[in-house]
Amino acid sequence: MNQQGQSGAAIEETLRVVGDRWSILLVRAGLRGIRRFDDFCDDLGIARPVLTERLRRLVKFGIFERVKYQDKPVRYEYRLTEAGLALSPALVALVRWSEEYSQEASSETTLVHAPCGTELEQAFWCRSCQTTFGPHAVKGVGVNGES
Amino acid sequence: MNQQGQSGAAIEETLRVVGDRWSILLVRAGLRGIRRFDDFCDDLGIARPVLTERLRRLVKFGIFERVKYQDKPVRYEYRLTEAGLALSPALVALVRWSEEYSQEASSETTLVHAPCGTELEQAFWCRSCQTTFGPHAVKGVGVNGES
DNA sequence: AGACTGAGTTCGAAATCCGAACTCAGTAGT
DNA sequence: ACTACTGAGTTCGGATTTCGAACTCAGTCT
Repeated sequence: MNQQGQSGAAIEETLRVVGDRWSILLVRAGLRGIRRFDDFCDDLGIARPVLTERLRRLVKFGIFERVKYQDKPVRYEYRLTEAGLALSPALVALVRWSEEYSQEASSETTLVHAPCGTELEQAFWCRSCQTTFGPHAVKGVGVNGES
Repeated sequence: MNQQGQSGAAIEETLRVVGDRWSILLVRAGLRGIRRFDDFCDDLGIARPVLTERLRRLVKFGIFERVKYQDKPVRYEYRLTEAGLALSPALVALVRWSEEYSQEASSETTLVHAPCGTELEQAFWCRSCQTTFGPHAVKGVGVNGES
């Protein structure tokens, strides 16, 4: 179907899970502390049937977990797992991008280094060189492969 | 429609552009040096009408540009802009995530620091502290806000 | 009893996606 | 001059996904 490198499969599978209009927004909502079905619904304005299906899939792929939080009438809520939390770098990267390049940007500093309050930058870090660097210096098998 | 913080608008708008199953894959293909319509088609296995529409939108939002590369029969190709290139941190974050958490992961080192070949890490950089740090130390209005 | 809550389901209409075949300008081969 | 080919799309009908609105169902509150 396509002739991509080895890393192709991985990111494709990931995008099959997370690469739709809602999933990342759901993760973001989860990071903001939202857990309950109706709250996701109200907060994102997502249609209920879609929310049902999306949450089910995210649970299946280990990004959220469905937790009973009450017995009398049995009620469940959705919490981010470790894997779900680990998506936050991607999310932060998107927020940074939209701050910088999106037309109708809010232009406010929305992401900062917690201890000092300075606006953060995103970088790659090489442990052996002990340096930070930008995307141009990334060589990715199957990603930046032959450039 | 929803009661999100200021950064909400930005990331939502971004995901309206890039948050579908193909756009990020297109950016990735662009990073790998793919530029021509048919090559995108073959490489990703995307349906032609969808590719047309998607590229048009990505051009409209300044992620790709449509460049004439030949006159006799007029032919255009699509190149990533600066803004498009700037999406690579998000892409890398997703690749890293899928390497770590995706079930059928390739488990090979696919992203490295070009000069030295070491597997890279992703970090945030604080200009005033001159340090790198992880997502835990990010304070984000409307993103990690109340955690 | 009647109203309310929270997590979903069910419904039919509308928007998207798909593969396959077609267009259109120009080039190359015989 | 006829045919085949290239590359960037467009057109088609059918299949899948998405939508909002209304409904269900168990239990609680007044």
